[in-house]
Amino acid sequence: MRKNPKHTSDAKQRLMDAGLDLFGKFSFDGASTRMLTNRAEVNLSAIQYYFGGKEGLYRQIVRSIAVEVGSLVKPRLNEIEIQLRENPSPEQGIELFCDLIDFLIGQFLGSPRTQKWLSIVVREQMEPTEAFDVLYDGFLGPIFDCCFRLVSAASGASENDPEVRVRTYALMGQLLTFHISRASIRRNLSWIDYGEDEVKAIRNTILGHVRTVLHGNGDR
Amino acid sequence: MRKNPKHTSDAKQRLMDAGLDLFGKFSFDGASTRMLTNRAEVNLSAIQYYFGGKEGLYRQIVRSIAVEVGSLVKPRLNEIEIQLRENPSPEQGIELFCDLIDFLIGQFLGSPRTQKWLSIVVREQMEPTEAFDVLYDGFLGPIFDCCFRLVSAASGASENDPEVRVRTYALMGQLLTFHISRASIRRNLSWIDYGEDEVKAIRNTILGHVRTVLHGNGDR
DNA sequence: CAATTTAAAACAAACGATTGACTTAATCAT
DNA sequence: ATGATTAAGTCAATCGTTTGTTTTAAATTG
Repeated sequence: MRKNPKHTSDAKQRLMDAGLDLFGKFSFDGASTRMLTNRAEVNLSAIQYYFGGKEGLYRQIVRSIAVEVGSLVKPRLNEIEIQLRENPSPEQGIELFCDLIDFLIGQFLGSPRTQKWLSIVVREQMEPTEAFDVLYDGFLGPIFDCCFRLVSAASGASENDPEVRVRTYALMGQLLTFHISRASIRRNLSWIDYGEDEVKAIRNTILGHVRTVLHGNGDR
Repeated sequence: MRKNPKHTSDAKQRLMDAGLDLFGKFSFDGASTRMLTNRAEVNLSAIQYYFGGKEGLYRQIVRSIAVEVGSLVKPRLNEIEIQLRENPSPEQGIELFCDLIDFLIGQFLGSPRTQKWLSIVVREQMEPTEAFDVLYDGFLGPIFDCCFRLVSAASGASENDPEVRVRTYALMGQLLTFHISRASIRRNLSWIDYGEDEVKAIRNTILGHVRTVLHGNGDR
């Protein structure tokens, strides 16, 4: 119908930005519609107008996270998938896994924008709503599937082996802590935030662990 | 005031049990006073009567977590502290650290009661209120301080070395994931819950990682 | 009876949602 | 081009509900 959408506004995007911030900080119940519209500097009824309600806004934000993170991560996963088809050696598998972790650390600990996503993702992990499926299908599942295959390639065991999967979760858990335990870490290391140096320190440590573990995985 | 304590009710305890469940599941804002009193099967006004309000109930619950977990964990930490005074070898440091992790896994992944605590603790970690200080002083701080010393003993570096602390957080992060990522893990491993076998598998993997990492910590 | 708990009703404030008036911009018949 | 029409977007006012809290009265206990 509309040929020239010149008349369209940015209220929609402003609400989604505000929601990403406030839902992340205060959770769904903790962020009220008035909070959201004040932060976005839009009228109270804009939420109903654009998203059909508070829940619709939340769903839309989660969907956009899934799409954005998915398209950020999937090209990298596809590259790895291709290299996995050529039956890489354990050594090569380890390095591919380390590259991926390196990439994920850079994306999710370094950048302030992707940090905001994580709070919502973690909340959905702890107490899943229907939104969790969107996140899982969008990028959580693909990332973990790829990790399983990489750890499998590095260790020789099947990617369906529960041991491989538990090992993968444990290794990936090293990343998660640095997002969740920010409050503790600030105290213990007197870091104000994760700057370039801090991310580098975290990256070195985690990659060191991953290499050590996967190289010596036969010693149990 | 109260002459005969036999007359005292269990309404107080029932409210705290309900709060532990519901605050953990739905967060502070998500759990309403009516939810809480219905679950506890007490009158609505009991929250004000016993705790001075919803926030008072939350504070009391957090305080009780801090005390209970603290008294559960501190004897173990003190034992370790004593053994640390005798300048243990790196090998001994590693085994002490593994014993502690083993203990923590058993307590926090195995037992359903302690699982409930973790949700509240994680929430406070991600977005700290004043309650975080109570938890930190009660057990989070002591646990991490002890872990720092153990990793220091295992690696030779100072316990104040940022590298030791980052390494410690990374290693401990392996535990945290298995609480937070329950939803993902259920899908990937088709585990219904963490039974005896599942905890054993997690324990073996994590302890294997810790030993491998701390034994080969010079290879970077 | 007197002191202490419970039960139910009522409270103001905040919640998410809805309404209808209003402005702005694109469309179309003349 | 002009003026009427329609659609898109904004806004203040207000809706009915639920929130946490308070009040009032009845019940229970020693």
